[in-house]
Amino acid sequence: MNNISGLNFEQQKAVNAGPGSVLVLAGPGSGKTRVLTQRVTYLISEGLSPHRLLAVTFTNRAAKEMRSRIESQIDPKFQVRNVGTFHSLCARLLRQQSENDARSKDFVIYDSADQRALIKQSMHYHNIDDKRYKPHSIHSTISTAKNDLIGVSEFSRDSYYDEIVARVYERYQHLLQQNNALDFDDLLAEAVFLLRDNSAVREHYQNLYQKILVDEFQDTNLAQYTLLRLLSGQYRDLFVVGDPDQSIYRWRGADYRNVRRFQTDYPEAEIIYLRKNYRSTQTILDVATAVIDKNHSGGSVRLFSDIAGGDKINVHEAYDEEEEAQFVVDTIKANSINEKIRPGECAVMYRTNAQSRALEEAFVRAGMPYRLLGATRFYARREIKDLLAYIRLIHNMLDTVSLERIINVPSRGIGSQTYSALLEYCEKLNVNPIRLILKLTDDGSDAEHYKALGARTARPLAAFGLLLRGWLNALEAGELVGSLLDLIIHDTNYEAFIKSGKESSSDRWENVEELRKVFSGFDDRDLGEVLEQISLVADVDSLGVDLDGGGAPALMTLHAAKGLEFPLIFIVGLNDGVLPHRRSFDEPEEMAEERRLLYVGLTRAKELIYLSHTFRRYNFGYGSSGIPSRFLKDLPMELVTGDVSTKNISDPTDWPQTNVVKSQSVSNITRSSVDIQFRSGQRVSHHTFGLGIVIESKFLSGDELVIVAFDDVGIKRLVAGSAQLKLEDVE
DNA sequence: CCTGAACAGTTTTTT
DNA sequence: ACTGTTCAGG
Repeated sequence: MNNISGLNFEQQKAVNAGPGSVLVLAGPGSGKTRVLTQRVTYLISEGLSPHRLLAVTFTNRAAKEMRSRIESQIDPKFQVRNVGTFHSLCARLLRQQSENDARSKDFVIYDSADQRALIKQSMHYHNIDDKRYKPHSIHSTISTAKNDLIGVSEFSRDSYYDEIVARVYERYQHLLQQNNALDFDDLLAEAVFLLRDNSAVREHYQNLYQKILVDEFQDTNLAQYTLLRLLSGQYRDLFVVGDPDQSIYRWRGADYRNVRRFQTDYPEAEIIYLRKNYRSTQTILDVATAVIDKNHSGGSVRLFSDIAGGDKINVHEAYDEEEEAQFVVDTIKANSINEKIRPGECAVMYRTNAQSRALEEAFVRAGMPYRLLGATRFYARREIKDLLAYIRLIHNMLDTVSLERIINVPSRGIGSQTYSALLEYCEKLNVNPIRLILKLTDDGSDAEHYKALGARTARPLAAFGLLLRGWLNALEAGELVGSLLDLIIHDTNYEAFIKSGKESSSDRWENVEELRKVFSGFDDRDLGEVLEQISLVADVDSLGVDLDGGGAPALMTLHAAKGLEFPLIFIVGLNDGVLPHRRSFDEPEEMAEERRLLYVGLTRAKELIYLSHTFRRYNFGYGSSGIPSRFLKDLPMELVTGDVSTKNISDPTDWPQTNVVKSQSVSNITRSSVDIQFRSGQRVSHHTFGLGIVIESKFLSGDELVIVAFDDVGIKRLVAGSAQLKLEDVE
């Protein structure tokens, strides 16, 4: 009884495929989400019990979308629980199997800030100087190892650096366990180790999951791939959907070669190509294809579109990021005025989160609402992390990372001296610090611990313990999570603490209010569930965002854009060093990934694409030159319009002179009606800035805007009419 | 122990 | 530019 009409032949084949493993190579916009959800409903309609299938995605957004689409199509008596991200499914597995693990089922999941704190602790323990060895790079080495399923004991100690990392790794794992915590990578790795080493557990899940479906398969890392292999060991019924050209998570261990590995490991697998694109115009596809073809990866999924023709891709050169953002705002306005495309149908994409700032400012200035996806994560904000640390502490009393975070926030007389005295004392007695604090409170000032520590140290600790005891009692009494949070806020005077802080205290208090709202929505859930939800979703913005609603343009990174589509998109900051990012310059494989990132961005568009680069870029508050992205030269010229001088982009060495002259000549053609007083290359003088040379001159809202490189003061932009620029005779 | 000021390193992308 | 860290003075 499956509504299969509306699917093309290949899509239907995929939906009905099997039994047995299937590899679906699906280009962007080819309807893979539809295929996945239809397949799930098809399988259920064929009699498969929903709890015997597992559908895995990478992002919560994808999981949520798939779940709601499935639920709208099947009998509501079926509950689809087994749709989730790798991380959330692994967390659930580990909790279910906690008796087989060193951690209890209340384990907490450490986010990157917690992880960093723990890495630092581990380094400190081994007296490793955190100036010589960056905690970040040690951590990423460890993270890579975990993604490759290399445990502490197998970690190579071949080089001196590896030896350092190995020590930190060992201590780090030890501390995680002591804190009853796991990091993101552990969720995957520990699940794999458990399945690998415990045959009873393995067989249980192998028999349970009859059908496994995987989205974005090209983004799996070794741990995830191995997990899938283990889980599918019994039925060998894996349905994976992927596109190697959209692999953009290499830095996190993703290996698109898993697609090939899959073909080797499952030689019987049926391979289905989804080539027809339902999203973009042929022009957009041609441009995107031209870009990705330069990777010479072979095996690309060639796409064709139903929608012939389409507008050309627009390329815009802006002076700086501010003007670029203004261009975005203006273009959105222009498109909405003649009712072509509503603002809510537009998206702005960029390489790094930092680039959102200029855009946000422009939107605010224009009084235009916008939706920001991701960026500074709500749960990463200081005040939110603080309050969550209180909650986590109550939930898991072994969590010393959280303890350390809030034991003196707001300050209550427990400085570093007091705290390290406590730790030292606990280390000696081999007792958990939080328990000791509670004991100090309960036993009163005559007890031995109190005396041993001294009143100066013990008094504030005991006072803190009293608070803690109160919250624990409240929890025990069955207080709901929302009121528990309120109690903590009340007991710690958190509001006064926030509001006495000088920087943006009202914003920060608003965040707290927001958290209270989130928590009161969780009132039917227990503390553990709430905490897990928060650490794995960790993005309240995209939680509540209805992607095509709201009427406001969406701002996001290119990574966050994957899986979405918009009638009109901007990709800003197409400058060398930004996209492609400079960190990818010396590693061809990383450069290829930058290109895929652009490909992912381009293929989000249904109708219109605006690409922009800037003439100047600001790095750390210092101006620097903006070199147009090398990828711009790969756009087929006949499909592009605007400020593009494709000839000169390719080679950074012939910048700036040649390129600037060239783009000025383009400006002259497009703005032939206006009288430009200055031309690039001319020598000019200014009464304060002195002598300089004109780089560019153009009309902007009625004024002639001249960009001049002065000999002494560098580059300035001036309005010709009021700046009293004088033309020098020397040419 | 706390506060404020100076300072240094930092920016790729996310679960 | 921004944030977290360190250090001197209260």
